[in-house]
Amino acid sequence: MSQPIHLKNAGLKSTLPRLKVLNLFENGDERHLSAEDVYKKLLGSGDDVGLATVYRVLTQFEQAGLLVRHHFEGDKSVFELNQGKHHDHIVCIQCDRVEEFYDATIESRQRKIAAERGFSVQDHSLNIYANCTKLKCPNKRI
Amino acid sequence: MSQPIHLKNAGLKSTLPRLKVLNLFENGDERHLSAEDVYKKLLGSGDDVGLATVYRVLTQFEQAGLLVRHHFEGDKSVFELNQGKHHDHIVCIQCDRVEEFYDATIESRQRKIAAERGFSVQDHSLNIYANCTKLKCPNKRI
DNA sequence: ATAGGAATGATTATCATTATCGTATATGTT
DNA sequence: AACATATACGATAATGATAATCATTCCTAT
Repeated sequence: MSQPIHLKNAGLKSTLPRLKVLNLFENGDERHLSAEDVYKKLLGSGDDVGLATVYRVLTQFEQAGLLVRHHFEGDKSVFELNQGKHHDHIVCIQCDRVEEFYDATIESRQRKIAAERGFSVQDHSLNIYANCTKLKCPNKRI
Repeated sequence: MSQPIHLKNAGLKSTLPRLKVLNLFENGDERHLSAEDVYKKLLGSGDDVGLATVYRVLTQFEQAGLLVRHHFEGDKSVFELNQGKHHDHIVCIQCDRVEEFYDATIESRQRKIAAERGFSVQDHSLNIYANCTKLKCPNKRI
């Protein structure tokens, strides 16, 4: 558990919709959520927010550094709490579950490769799309 | 230079629009093209194809294994000739130029990491977003 | 050359996301 | 606590990339 996030500190007014969205990421059961995921979860728990607000808030949270945006395969963005530690992702192509990993060797080789070619790395994304072998997938979409 | 591709062998009728699109990838100056890139290049060279056809043909070529689709940052798909050799990409965030690289160490560590977690890798994408340091960027969009 | 199915292209539809705009609300100041 | 005001909200329209529709045109085997 990390410290609870205070919207004020992020330069954002503390409004109901924002608190609800933030709460989903801090206390929800899934770390990785799309805009529609967030919207549906809020509606499902009786919280009446607009879809436009969800998109707006997610983008603001991203800009404020509270959330990180990912582009996995498919057309929609997925967000997760920014916990400061960069990591990459394994995405199950059966159930869309996302697992995180970090590998120092991969990280350093990326920097080395970029440097050798005259680039300075600003950002990078590594996504592994895979099937669970041991694990039981709850099959397609949660 | 690889062997020229014959549409027939890929199970596709040999039509003018398809030949023109294929030609762009085989003989054009840029390996990585979006649907709109292709559309504009064809219009620019006096070839009158429909945008719908471009999208259709790109998807068919991808399914036939002639092209590979990539999702770099941003909302549009980018395609390149499938030359059989998997590789990852460095994308210049100033000029969108794309450079390819392959690193056996990174590849094997990915497989190892996935296996340790009970996944069998189906696919993966590694994109490094960077600035040219030595190279002169022709600045934003070609 | 012909027939018939597949391909084309103009257009419409779709899906995720963003912009608009009138109304509602949070917060610093009385 | 009530106010004033900038800001946020939410319904809806707009956008941009891509897919679907469908009448017309074009390959290819006969």
